[in-house]
Formats: sequence, structure tokens, C-alpha cells
Amino acid sequence: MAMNISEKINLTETTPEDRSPEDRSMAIRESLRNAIIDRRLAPGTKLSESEVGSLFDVSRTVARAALQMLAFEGLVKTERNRGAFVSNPSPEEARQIFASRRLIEPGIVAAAVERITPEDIAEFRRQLGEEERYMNERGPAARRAEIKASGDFHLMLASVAGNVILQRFMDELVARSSLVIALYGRSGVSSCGHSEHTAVLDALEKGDGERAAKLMIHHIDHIEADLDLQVKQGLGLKDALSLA
Amino acid sequence: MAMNISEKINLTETTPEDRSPEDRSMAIRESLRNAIIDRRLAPGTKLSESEVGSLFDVSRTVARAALQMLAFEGLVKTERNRGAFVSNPSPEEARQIFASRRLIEPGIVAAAVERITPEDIAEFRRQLGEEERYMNERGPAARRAEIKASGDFHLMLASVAGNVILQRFMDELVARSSLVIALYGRSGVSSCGHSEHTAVLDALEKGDGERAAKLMIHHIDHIEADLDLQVKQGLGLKDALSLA
DNA sequence: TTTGGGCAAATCGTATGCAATCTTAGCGTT
DNA sequence: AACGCTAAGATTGCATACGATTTGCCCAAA
Repeated sequence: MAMNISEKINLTETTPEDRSPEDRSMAIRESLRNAIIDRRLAPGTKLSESEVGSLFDVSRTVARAALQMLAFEGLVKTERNRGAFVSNPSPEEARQIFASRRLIEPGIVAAAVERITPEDIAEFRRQLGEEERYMNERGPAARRAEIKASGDFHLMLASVAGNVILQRFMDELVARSSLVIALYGRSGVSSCGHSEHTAVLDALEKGDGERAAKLMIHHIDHIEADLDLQVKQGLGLKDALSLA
Repeated sequence: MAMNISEKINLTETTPEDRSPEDRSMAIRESLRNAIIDRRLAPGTKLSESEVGSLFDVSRTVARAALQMLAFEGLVKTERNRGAFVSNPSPEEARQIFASRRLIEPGIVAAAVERITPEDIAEFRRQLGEEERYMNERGPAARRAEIKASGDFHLMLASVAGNVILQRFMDELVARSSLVIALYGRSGVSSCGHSEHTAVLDALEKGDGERAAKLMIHHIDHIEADLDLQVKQGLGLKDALSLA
């Protein structure tokens, strides 16, 4: 099980202007975060400080800071004297994540309908085009990109809503949702997801916040309905298995 | 301005069973957190790594970890190569905090009404008694305790709701609200706040979630209405001033 | 008196070393 | 052959050391 994680992580994904000379731990966090939500790093994967450190050419101190941040947002779990692991959310956690989204996202939609500009709409259409493109491709890479793009739709919405606190909450919820889908997802989430995104956007464009919010709730319901949250209930064996 | 912060922090407030032999940074975070939401540490106060470290008899490493956590939940702001400071939320941030609460807390109430037990109710009544007691006392200490108790009501509600993710969001929102009230509060928040808490609890006891949620929204509106979010708008000077 | 430059103190950012803890492999016993 | 025990290896927790950056002071020059 001494599989190296190096090939799973894209070390040069920082964009030029993102290249602020500061906070390398932030960049590492971002890189690991992307790897996790892209499902290149599976739940349960161990992220040792020294390994992460040497991968990014920093000391354990910096790597540790990045892992702490990820632990704070629930993407990794740290066990004392054992290390950090990509989170393995339980079905109960999954339910709570979606319950939270059902609560927050309609509010975000309601805020977004007040502030969205034609430029935003155009940007959304571009994004939805991306989504569709990946949807029609085959292969695991396209599948990952599709899931990422699907999440980005929700994050763009939060950004348009203009509440940075809710935006941060959504960052966390979308990232953790991605983990949950990786673990419990049954089918391609997006065949339904994509059309629902366009429906929400259409309602927003017409200024119909009520309808957009309703559509968003249904959308979240559909995502959660595609999950299989029953099986792993009683065992706990699976936990140990994926942690090993 | 070289005032020592040591007298502002209660170093021995960890309860015996909280004395897990691990994660001292967590204990430090908790201690600082309480000091901030109790307003013993004013917004803008500098929290240097070495000072915090020596106060709690740990190295800068663990002090730094505690400050990072606080920065993550928005209670302190760190500036590169300058240090960490107790956050100084802007009026805009304040509005976003309360907007978020208006969105989340009705949902928490709705979840709580389904799960609340008679034991919970009794516990709430005890808590409200505390609140009233502090309300009738005079002096800054009682005032602080009153604000703390008022926030605890909301946190207990989140706990009863049974969604740990929302609970964590509320932890953050209530803590930051305390900062906002410290900065922009006009009067005693609680003379109205207390009775509103009891009203919410009464509705919950009767199982009337609709009414409880409405009452909660009004309650949040009242808290925000008590703030003076206008004055500091145009300047930006004040910001620099309070950071110095 | 005021302004500008430069030096010194303080603080942060990061690397590294040591002790403590956990895991695992090997060995002996039943 | 299975089980338990011990010791070595690996990994984290934490402290400390050193370089980098910023701040504030002081003094000189206009």
C-alpha cells in the first residue's frame, strides 16, 4: 500500500497571478483541495507531512499548516500521532451536508437574483457549455472534470450572491459533497444535473427568484437521491478498510 | 500601547475532563475565543505569537496553530509579517453575518422542533434563567456574561438541531456576531433579546415550528436593528485607526 | 521645523532536531 | 499453527534556530 501520491497531484496548477510570493501553505492547500474534489485522491488516502512536504519542496512545517487548514474545512481528518487522511464521510455526515445545502442554497439563489448582471449570465452560459462538453466525453478524466464543473456552478452562484461568508460555507459544502458523491454516488450525477443547472439559470435570468429557488431545492434533492446511503450503515469495517 | 494582554485571558478555564493530554493548541484557541467573544480582548488587539506562546507556556509553533484556527473562523485577521489581530469587522461584514444568520437559524429552529426533548426544554429554561439573572445585574462583567449567555441560547438550539455542520457554522456566526455587537452595538441587546428567546422556546415547546422560525427571524432583525452600521461607512480611516 | 534616509529592534516565515507515540516485523512460547 | 510479546522503524508533536521582512527611531540635511 506504499503507493506514491505524487502522480495524483498537479504541482504546477498555480496560475501566474496567483503566484503571490506569500503563503505557500495556501497554495499547497489549494492543490491538495483540487486533487481531493477531483477525486484524484481517494477518501482514506494517507497524506503524511513529510510526503506532502517533499512533494512541494517545503518543510514539514508548511505542509502541516496546509493539512491543518484542510482538516478545518473537513476535507481531511487528522488522528493524533497517526497522521492526516482524506476524509471518509459517513452516511450521516452526507445527509447533514445535503441538509445544510438545502437550507443555504435557496437563500443564495434569492440573493443572486437581485444582483446578477448580464455579464454574469454570459459567464454562467460559458460555464454550462463546459459542463455539457465534459458530459458528452467519456473516460474518468472527463467524469472528474464534469463533477468539478458541476460544483463550480454552485460556487459561482454563491459568488454572485455577494455574501463572502455564505460563499465560504458553500466552498466547504461543495467540496465535501464531491467526496460524498465519490463514495456513495450511484450513477453519473450530471445527466440530470446539467439540465437542472440551466433551468435554474433560466429562472434567474427572468428574475424569477421563487422559481429558481424551488428548482435549486429539487436539484439538490436529485443529487442526494442518486446516492446510496444505506449499505455502509452497520459495518464500520469499511472504515478500517479504507483507512489502512 | 504596550498593554499586556495576560490579564485579559483566563488561563485555567479548561475543565478537568477537557484536559485531554492532547492538542494544546485547541485549548489555547478555546481560551482566546472565549476572551474575544466575552469582549475581554477588544477588536484590533494584537496577538503576537511569542506573547501568546509565553502566556500559555508553549512554543510559538503551537501558538501559531491556535491563531491560524482563529483566523480560519474569522475571529482574528493575520497580516503577513505583521502578526495576528482580533478582527475588526466592517459594517458590510456585519450585514453579511446577520444575513447568514437570517438564512440559517430558521432552518435550525425547524430542525430543532422535530428533535427537542423535555429534557432539552428544561435545560433551555435553566439557561434562560441565567440570562435573566445577568440581565438584572449591573456592571461590565454582568454585561459580558449576558452577551455570552445570549449567544449560548442560539448555540444550544443548533446543538439540538443535530446537524454538526450547521452547528459549526453557527459557532462561527455567533462568535463573530459578538464582535460586531461589541463594535456597533448601541444599547443593551438583551432587554428585548431575552424575552424573545423565551418566546421562541415557548413556540418550540408547543411544537409550532412555523411560529418559532418567524420569531427567530424577528429576533435577529431586532439584534441587527440595534446596531449602528452607518457611521463608519465612507471613511476607511477608522479602520486604519483601530488597527494601529 | 520638517523631511528623508538609514539603522536597529521586533516579529514573522521556515527549516530542522529531538522526544514521544504508534505501527509492524520478528521471535519465542503454548 | 496460532498467539502474545518485544524491539526496531516510521511518523507525528513540539521546541528551537536562523533568515527575511517590517516598523519605528534617530539623526542629518534642506
